[in-house]
Amino acid sequence: MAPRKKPATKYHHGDLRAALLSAAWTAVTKKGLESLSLRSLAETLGVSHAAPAHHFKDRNALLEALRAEAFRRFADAIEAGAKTGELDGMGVSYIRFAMEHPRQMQLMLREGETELGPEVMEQSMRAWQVLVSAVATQIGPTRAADERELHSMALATWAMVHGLAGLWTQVRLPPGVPKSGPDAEGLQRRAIATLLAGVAHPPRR
Amino acid sequence: MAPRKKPATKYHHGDLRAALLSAAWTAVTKKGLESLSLRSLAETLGVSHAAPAHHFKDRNALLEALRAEAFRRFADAIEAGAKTGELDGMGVSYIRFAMEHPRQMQLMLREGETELGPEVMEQSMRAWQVLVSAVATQIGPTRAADERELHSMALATWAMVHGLAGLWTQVRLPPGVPKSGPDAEGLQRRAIATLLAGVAHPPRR
DNA sequence: TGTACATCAGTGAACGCGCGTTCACTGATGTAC
DNA sequence: TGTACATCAGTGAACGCGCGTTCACTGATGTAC
Repeated sequence: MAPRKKPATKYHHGDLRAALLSAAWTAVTKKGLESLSLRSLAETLGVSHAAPAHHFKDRNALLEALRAEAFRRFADAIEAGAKTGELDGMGVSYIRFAMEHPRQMQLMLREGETELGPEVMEQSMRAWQVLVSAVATQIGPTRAADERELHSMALATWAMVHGLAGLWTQVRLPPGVPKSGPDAEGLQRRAIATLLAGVAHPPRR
Repeated sequence: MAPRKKPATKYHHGDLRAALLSAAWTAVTKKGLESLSLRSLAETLGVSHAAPAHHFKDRNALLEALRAEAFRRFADAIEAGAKTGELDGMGVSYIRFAMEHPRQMQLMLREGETELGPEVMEQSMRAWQVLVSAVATQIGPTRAADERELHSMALATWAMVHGLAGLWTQVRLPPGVPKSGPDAEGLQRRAIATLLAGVAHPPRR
């Protein structure tokens, strides 16, 4: 093996902190938030159950770090989706992320009993800015100049994609509705397009 | 006290089963699903911790009954909202229910590891039928005759109100967005109206 | 109306579970000399 | 290069916690006679 020269310290394990986060991500994907325990993570990594305490003050600290990671990946996905320049491309990215990582989405949405960490705040504001920009492009500079209008349309769009994601990841849909695949995505795109038609021809206030 | 003549048997406690469900509803409202335990419920009711076992096989059985109750109340609320004859009235009812009972909503949406109970199936189908009917009225009989079109628009509407409910109950909204009150409801109504404008003037497929 | 009996909701002790957390420790690693 | 030391990640035993679940029981209620 070539000599590793990792930036992080690597005494016994190598980089237990990162390994814990990575294992936690996988475990959440597989088993959900509820089943996630420090002890099971330690066991997975072949490390004593007390080891994680050296890297995370307590269970919540690990969860908060995991949440930040989820927000980071989410904001990245949104940003990448918006790169196409199309608002509905961003919407599709949003829904796709939620469908691929439903439990992480659940973690992100968990009501924080305490304040949100700065990392989480930053990433979610980033995603919001991307959304607002895309909506501004969609409605054109004249309407976008009205901030209330701009935010109103951004919220409507957000709600639509958020709702679609929620329906497909959490709700037992009625029989006949495709659960996944191109048919599902077609339905989702159609819903977004319907909203955007309304955005283009807004109802009189 | 007038002599009670309840239909249910009432040996020692009176009707522990109903009391458990009622206490569970309250506890979920206050503390959330996670903190709900049979032991704490028993304590609340001044009954031994083993008593609930006589009425619910296990914790999951109680949760399933509670879930059915939530779906029943939810479907009632949706139906009442649709009585006004307006689709957006139903939407407002949907969002209002979610905002008043966010934790129950969470319970309703919890992925069932097992099959859904018949009661839950029935109530959620009832709500879906109400939605489809309201959408049919909205788009008129000609378009409603196309079932794909009808269901597509119903899903879009559902996603919108579901998303709005999710945003306001689970998401830390950006600064400046009203959290509750008439301003919040105004924004929600506006989003629904925007979608309905799109429903009225659908994008070309 | 009264009595004997059956039913079964509720009791309280006990069990085992996985969990988070603490603690003094140990031993591999990095560093100063 | 070699040695002595400091650091600190990881150990393993122990603690207390609330939990669901079981069990033989007890005693209030409903019912048959």
